[in-house]
Amino acid sequence: MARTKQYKEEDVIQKAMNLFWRNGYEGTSVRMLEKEMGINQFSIYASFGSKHGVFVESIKAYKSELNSIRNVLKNSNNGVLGIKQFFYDFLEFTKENEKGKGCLVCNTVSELGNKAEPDLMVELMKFTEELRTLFINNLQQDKDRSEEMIEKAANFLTTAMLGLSLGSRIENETQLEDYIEMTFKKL
Amino acid sequence: MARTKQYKEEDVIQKAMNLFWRNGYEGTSVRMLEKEMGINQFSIYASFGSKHGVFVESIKAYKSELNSIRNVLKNSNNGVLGIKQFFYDFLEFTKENEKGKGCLVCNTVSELGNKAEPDLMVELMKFTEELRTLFINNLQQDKDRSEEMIEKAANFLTTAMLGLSLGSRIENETQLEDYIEMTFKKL
DNA sequence: TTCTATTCTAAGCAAACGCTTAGTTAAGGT
DNA sequence: ACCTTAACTAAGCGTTTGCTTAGAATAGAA
Repeated sequence: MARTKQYKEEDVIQKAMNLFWRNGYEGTSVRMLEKEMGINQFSIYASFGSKHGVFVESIKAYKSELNSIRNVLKNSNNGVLGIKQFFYDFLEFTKENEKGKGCLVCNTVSELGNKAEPDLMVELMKFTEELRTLFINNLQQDKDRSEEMIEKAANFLTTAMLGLSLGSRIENETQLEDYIEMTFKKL
Repeated sequence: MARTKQYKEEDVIQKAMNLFWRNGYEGTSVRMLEKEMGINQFSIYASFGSKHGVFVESIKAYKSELNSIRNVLKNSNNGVLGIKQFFYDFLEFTKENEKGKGCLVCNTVSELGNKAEPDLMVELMKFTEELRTLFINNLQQDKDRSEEMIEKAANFLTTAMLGLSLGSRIENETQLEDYIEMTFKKL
C-alpha cells in the first residue's frame, strides 16, 4: 500500500470556493489557492487536474452551500412571499463585513460571459434553471395568477436576482431594502 | 520642431474602450490594446502612462458615447415613461450581434469591486450619481409622487439598471422585455 | 524489515503579463 | 542643408501566470 492523503477534497474545495467568491476566477492565482487550501500545487493538480477543475468543483460546492436558503424557498407555501423572503435570505447569505460578495454564479457569468468553458457553462445554466423553477413553483401557489403572468413574473424575478447580486456588493442596506420592497410590490 | 503624432488620442481611446467593453479590464492585455488601437506600446505609455490610464480614459469615452441616449432621457418630460424608454434605449445601445455587452461601468464594478483605484472609483461613482439624478428629475415630473416615494423608486431603478446590464449579456429579448415591462408596472 | 505504491516538497518550465529603453525616423525652424 | 526635438520601432526587462517533474517521505503488504 501507499501513502494516504493528508486532506479531504471537500474541505479544500470549500476554502477554494471562498477565495474564488471574493476574488473572481482570473483574480485568483494558483499560488493563492495553494495558501488558502493549505496544500501544494502538486496536490491541487493531482486532485482536480487544473485551476479550471478546482473552479468547477467550487461552483458545485457553492450550490450546496446555497442549499440552506434554497430549501427554505423550496419548502415555502406562501407564494410570492416565499420568493421575497429568499431575496432577503440571499442578502444575509452573501454578507461579508459591511458589503456583500454577490452570488458566485452571477459574478462568474459577469466575469467570463459566454467565453466560459462548456462544462462550466452547464453548471452555471443548471443553477439558473433550477432557481427559475423554484420561482415558478411558488408563483403557482398564488391561485389568481395566469400561466402567462407567471412566465413574465419568472423572467422578471430571474433578472431581478442579477440586480440584487451586483447590488449586494456595492449598495447599502437602505437601497437594497427599497429595491426588494419595490420589486415585490404589485407582484 | 519635432515629429508629429500619427494618431489622435480620442480615436485610439475609442478603440481601446470597445476592447475593454468586450473583454473587461484584466481580460484585455497591453498587446491586445496595441493591435486594436493600431499604435505601439511606446505610444500607449507616452500618451496615457499606463494600462490603467488607458482604462480611465476609456471610461470617460464610454460616458460621452452614452450621451446619445442619456440626452434623450435628460430632455424627456413624460416622467417615468422617459426612464422606461431609457431602459429600452440602453438595450439597443449595448447590443452586439445577438447578445449585449452590458454597461461598461457596471461590468467594471462587477469585475474590480472595491479594489478599483481611487481615481477610477471616482469616475464610476460619478456615473452612477448622474444617472440617479436623471431618474429623480424624471420621477418628479409625475406630480402625484411623494418625495419619500421618489427616493425609494430611485433606489429601485438604480439597482434595476444593474440587473438590466447583466441581463442584456445573457438573456434573450423576450426575457428582457418582460423584465422592463414588469419593472415599470410597479411605478 | 523490505518492498511497493502513492503523496508530498520544492525547484523550475515556457508563456504571457505590464512596462522600459536604446536606437532610428521624421517633422519644421533656422 | 542642418539641427533640434519628439514620435516611432523593436527588443527585452523583471514578474507572474498555469502547470510539470525529479526526488524525498510515508503508509501498509509481504
